[in-house]
Amino acid sequence: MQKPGLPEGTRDFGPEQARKRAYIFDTIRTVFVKFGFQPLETPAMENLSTLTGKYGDEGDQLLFKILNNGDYLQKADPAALTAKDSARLVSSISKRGLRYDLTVPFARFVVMNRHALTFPFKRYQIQPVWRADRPQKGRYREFFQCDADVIGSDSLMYEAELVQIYDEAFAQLQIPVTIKLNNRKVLYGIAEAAGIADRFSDMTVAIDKLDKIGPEGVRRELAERGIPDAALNTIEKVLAISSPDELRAIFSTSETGQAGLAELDQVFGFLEKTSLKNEVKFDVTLARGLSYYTGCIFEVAANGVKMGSIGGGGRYADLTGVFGMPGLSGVGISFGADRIYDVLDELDRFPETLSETVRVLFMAFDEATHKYAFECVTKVRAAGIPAELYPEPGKLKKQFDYAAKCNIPVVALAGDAEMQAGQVAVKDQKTGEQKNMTVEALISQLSA
RNA sequence: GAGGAUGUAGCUCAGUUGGUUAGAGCGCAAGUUUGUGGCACUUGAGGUCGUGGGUUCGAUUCCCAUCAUUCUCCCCA
Repeated sequence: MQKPGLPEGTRDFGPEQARKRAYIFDTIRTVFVKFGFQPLETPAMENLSTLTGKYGDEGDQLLFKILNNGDYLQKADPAALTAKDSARLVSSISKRGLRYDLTVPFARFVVMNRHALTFPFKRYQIQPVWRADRPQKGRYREFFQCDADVIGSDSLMYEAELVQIYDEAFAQLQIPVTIKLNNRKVLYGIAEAAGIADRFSDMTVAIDKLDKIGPEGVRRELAERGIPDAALNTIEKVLAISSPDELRAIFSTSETGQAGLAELDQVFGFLEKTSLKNEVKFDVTLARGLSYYTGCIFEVAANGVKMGSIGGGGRYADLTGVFGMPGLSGVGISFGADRIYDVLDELDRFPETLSETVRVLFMAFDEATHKYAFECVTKVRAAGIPAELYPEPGKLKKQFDYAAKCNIPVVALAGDAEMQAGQVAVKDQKTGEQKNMTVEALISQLSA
């Protein structure tokens, strides 16, 4: 006999957890639908060639690869095999991988179905993704993302819409959040102003950590990456600012930077006259890792909870280009459902009503009343009310125990006397009140 | 990829300065005379103390290795 176990970073979800997760998905889905997004589902696995090269080198390493079926070593690259060169061997022994996010599969879908789609195309997608990362708090190897993307429009109205979606969804989930907004062009402008446009990605990685390591930490990190002192001073000045306006002077020589500011202005312009329940804040240190972002970028942090971001997204000017369909701009956001779950758990914000599903439990005393109770429970179910009948008549203690443990609020006893009268004894488990009534009366009481 | 922590009953954990029958709480099963639960009481089942090796008269305890889980860094949802 072997001990069963789960792969690192994966979890089972028991009934209660699954219900809570469904609550999260339903809440987010409802908001997506309200904003006109349409559902999409794609396979768990994609061709490896679709996935590689889209997330940077780090991302490629975190892809789960699927071993080819059959005698794959026969077809393996002999040179790579003898040299034990894993990186090179992969392409000859694995042609499929598990999806790493939902955006790239979406881009693939758009390219393959361009003839059938009407642009701008708005889709939402709620599915698991897999990353071969080391698990830790709030980080899993299998987790769900809830994505909403618009593709085929440059309009910054969509950036504003996506902010509204974040705002509304988190308001409904009762998680106070800060929605952080920045623009890759602004970041590029900073690099230009500092004279290190060629070191753009080093710069963003470093300043992204401002929260964690402070200005001096950023400076040290930049210096370690070989950024010259003059540039460090410019960057330090930039990190101290709090509104986009303060960047204007710095961007006098950077067209890209100015364009980024103009985009941010527009997005905030759209939101100006609308009311939001959460704070939307420009954050110059927001960088985001995924290399395909080109314009506005978003990130959501739960206020007062120590947890990585629970949502993120941005605009990618040309995501479909690599699949042979250039010039199609898209913008999207993602909700990290598993982290949202952890936050809701920590804040104790799950609605209580989620645990009651079965509304009434029928109990019987012997075979005859058990049969009668079976008829009764059938009627209640026919009325659309979740109901159960205990499988064995007799021992009331056991049956009441079951009702209590399953959190069933009402029990209906079918005894001989009740059966003769065409009734059941209905007991409210919370108040202890009990009275006899017909099944029809029970149904109307439960429907009320 | 780097570093730390932890593996004892189904679950959460005690414990043994190395000594013969390894404990608790919760949970589970049965019962406290068989038409009324959540409480209480009684009784019971359940552990090769993660795995392999070493030291020792003797290891669950000390040492090494290994596996698993978890946390931090990198990066990310």
